[in-house]
Amino acid sequence: MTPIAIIDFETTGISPNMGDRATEVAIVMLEGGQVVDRYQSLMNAGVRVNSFITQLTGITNEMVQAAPAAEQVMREAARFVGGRPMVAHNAAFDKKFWQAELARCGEDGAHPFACTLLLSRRLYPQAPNHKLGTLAALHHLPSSGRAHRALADAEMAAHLLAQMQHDLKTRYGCSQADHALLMGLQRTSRHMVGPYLKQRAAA
DNA sequence: TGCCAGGCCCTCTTTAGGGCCTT
Repeated sequence: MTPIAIIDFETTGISPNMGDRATEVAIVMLEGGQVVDRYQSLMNAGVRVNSFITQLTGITNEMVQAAPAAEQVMREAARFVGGRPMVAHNAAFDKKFWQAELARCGEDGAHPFACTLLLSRRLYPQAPNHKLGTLAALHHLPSSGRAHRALADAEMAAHLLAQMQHDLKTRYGCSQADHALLMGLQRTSRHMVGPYLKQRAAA
């Protein structure tokens, strides 16, 4: 099965269109339900980190200023991902930073992104909410570091994805819980999840 | 000066509004 690249960005804000930039990126490779490789780096995009972000993430201006240039980090990250399909929690957010930061260094960010937030809303509608930390606690997933740091959050999202793949196989009989199935599932309306998984399990 | 995202999803909807989720 093709490895899936799970990505998480820490940034200066929520919108690259409003001038926000990435400060840290982490990518973990998930294969056969196991994390098999990792990439993580702070990055210096030449912007200041405000106090709210420092309080949220622990990332300071000193840390960012000492980090390698954003272009260098993003090129390394793109090489690490290669042509593999990608996943993020609330992928709309990470996808726009992935594309915006890669566009700045002339790289193509046109990867298919699946979203553990959308998948969670379909697979775990009973969850009290669909924040990454809540879902990790709900499923008793391992924690590997401070929340709101890129590598810890990427690993948490990878563990959540592995849990989803496990549930798709054991609860719904989907033997190939691959990226194509995930993309189909997240495009499926909440009311059609059962029929969709039944059809995929029979395929 | 004050404000600024955006895609998804639910419902007291669909000729719309507001909450969730990410930093």
